[in-house]
Amino acid sequence: MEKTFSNRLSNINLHYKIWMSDKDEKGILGDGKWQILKLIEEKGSMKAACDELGYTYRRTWGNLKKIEHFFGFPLLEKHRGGNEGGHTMLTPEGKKLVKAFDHFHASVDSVIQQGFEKFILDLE
Amino acid sequence: MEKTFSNRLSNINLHYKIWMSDKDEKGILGDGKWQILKLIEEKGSMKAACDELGYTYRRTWGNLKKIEHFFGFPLLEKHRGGNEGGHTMLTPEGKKLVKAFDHFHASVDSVIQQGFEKFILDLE
DNA sequence: TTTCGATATGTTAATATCGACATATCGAAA
DNA sequence: TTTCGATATGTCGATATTAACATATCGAAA
Repeated sequence: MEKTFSNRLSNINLHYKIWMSDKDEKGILGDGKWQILKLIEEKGSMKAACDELGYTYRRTWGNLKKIEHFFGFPLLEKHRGGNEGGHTMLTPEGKKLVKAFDHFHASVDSVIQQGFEKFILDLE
Repeated sequence: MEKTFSNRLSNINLHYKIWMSDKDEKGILGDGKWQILKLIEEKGSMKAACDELGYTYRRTWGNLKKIEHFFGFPLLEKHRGGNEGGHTMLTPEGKKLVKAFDHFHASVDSVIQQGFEKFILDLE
């Protein structure tokens, strides 16, 4: 019995998610949005980032609007027009945020993983 | 500008959520369900636990069914009938799980909080 | 053996989310 | 000054998630 139980546990995947909100739980910024921000910085384009992640442009556009309203600060510098249609990049504040969150996330990752392993051991 | 930005950040709430799933991402067990399990153990009743948390009995019942299917192991010992209608308690495996998750969660809590404080500092 | 209240479960109405489609706007480069 | 492709934004149907209602079942105690 014990054996079966812990065998079952070894097939389990752990996930976690970090996000931020204001007091009204509105304007949520989580992992998915950080990812798109990072990719926009890398690609210099919203559309290119959306395509790569398989998100619709429409949806992403709405999300980014929420985020900017949430922070009350421009995180993106968008340009339209031109031969190539336009491009988008992060503002200095945007870059700062993304970088800080990257560090935060990385530091949490390892702890979570260790904790989960201990959790499994506790059950055996 | 810097000032406004970091002031804005100080109003932000951090949240996180841990959950488990099988390879199909099905049968998700997360914080909310741990909470209800704990409360059931404490109260000895599903209904009492639901009432306290403001969940509907119907919904909770469905969730618990998923959880048990997910683990493939009985976590709850349910009884119905009797003068008092019935009662529910955790099996030994259920108690073990809840306790182990409590430890896990507690250990992660502090790290997350510290990390978030550092995150904020990184932005100032 | 009747009663009582919790467990058990189907069904359907109400929301909330998401995806898809449509269309306008912009401006640097050719 | 025409062209092109990305940004900008409305709308609406599809889908998924949640809440609400309804009703059956059980069995120890009175």
